[in-house]
Amino acid sequence: MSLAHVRIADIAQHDGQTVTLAGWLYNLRKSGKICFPILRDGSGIIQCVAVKANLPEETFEALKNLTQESSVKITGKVRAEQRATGGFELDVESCEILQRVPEETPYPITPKDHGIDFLMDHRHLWLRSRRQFAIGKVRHEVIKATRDYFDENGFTLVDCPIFTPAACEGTTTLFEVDYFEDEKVYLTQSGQLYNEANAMAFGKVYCFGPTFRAEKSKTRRHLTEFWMVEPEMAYATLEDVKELAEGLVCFIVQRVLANRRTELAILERDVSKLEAITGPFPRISYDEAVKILQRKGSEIEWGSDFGGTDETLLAEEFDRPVLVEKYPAQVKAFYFQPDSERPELALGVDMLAPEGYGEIIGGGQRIHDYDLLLKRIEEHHLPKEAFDWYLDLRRFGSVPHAGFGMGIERCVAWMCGLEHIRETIAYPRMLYRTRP
RNA sequence: UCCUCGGUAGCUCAAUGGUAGAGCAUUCGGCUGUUAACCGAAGGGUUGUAGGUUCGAAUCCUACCCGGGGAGCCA
Repeated sequence: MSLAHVRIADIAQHDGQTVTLAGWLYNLRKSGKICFPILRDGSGIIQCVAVKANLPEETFEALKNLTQESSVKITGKVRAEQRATGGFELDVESCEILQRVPEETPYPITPKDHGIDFLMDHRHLWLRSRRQFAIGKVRHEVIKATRDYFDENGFTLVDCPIFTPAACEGTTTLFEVDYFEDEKVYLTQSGQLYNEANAMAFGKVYCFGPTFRAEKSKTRRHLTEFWMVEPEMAYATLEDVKELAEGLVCFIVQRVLANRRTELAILERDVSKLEAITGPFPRISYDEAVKILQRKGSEIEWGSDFGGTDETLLAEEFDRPVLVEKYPAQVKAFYFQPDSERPELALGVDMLAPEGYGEIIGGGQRIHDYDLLLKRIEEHHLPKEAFDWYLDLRRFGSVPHAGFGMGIERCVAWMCGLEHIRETIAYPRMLYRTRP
């Protein structure tokens, strides 16, 4: 693709040349007979220099009176400049204003402080700011790395439906869709059941898409709509899942460190924390986790699941993600394969990110025996008819299989070192926020 | 859903029962190296909504609405 204009990100290749940049006015500083329009173009930010003596009167006046976020094409000469943050400046020769933001309705997001409510109301504009831009780039890198990792390791992308007739876990956390005749349909909360079918067809598969949870969760690590990548492998066990999860996370961290240093710097991320993320990750059992938590003062009892505080307490024991495995079957979903030595345990594993970012991965080995799966469906009072096709997978060449799900937003929040998950997605959907 | 804090100028905040104010933004003026530029001036208010207490309410009380933080919930 070639464009008539140069991207700011590529400006170093054009030192000394006259180029045209197409972007938006990020900020403007002026001082009588010289002014400094700061231009943003979606690839980077550069300071332009307009000197009154070197320009036609109307060009200088137009630039000097430009308003924030007006769209403008600026032509000028690229010059290496020690004083500039990006290392280059543009000496303005001419400009073309596409749309000038009127003074009466100025751009609402000024370079000064704003509260979160105001910023969220203006999310469609907030995305233009430097920090949100950096987060968006890291998110893109995380997703690209995730896809590359699976693609390069023999996985096939087979996406799963978003409208689903049956619940994985009961219906209380599902969004009901009132449209289809004859049956109730819900927005998916996981592609896993379909993934299992796909794995029997393709061997190793993954799906990647939005998932929906109707949980009344109001915390810094929950979204109502979030994106999840879910691999599933035939002829695989809990051990394979742990290995795959560790490999994926290391790969993502390396990619982000390799390609997004600039963005991490904008976010003031302590990169040494990410540089420490190398395999092997510590692996502990649920039993050991409970002992650690009790020693640290948690009131957790064996048999219950970890709360957010427990996850943080546990994670702070380690400087890299920790894998916690073999949970009591009672806290896990119906489809987990039981441990052969201790059937009260489920062959599930969670990966807890360091620095309090919580569970980023959850998965495990699935039940492959028909009779056991049917028993579990009945024990959980799930409608057997809805799982007929799922049970088919245990009738026709059933094999041990395993997989996991990774929440993209939690992973991005961790990479970026964010306080709140709401900044990791362009338009977050939360309990009390659905606009813009 | 519960606990907790908050809602005052476009934005971020101050005013602790007695004349509603500052910084930024906007407008006008000044400045040839600014880095959230700076200096001077101007305009800008039904203090979330409704009711109550009081001589007098942004301030105290009640209800509701909206939001922040936390909890619970949560492959």
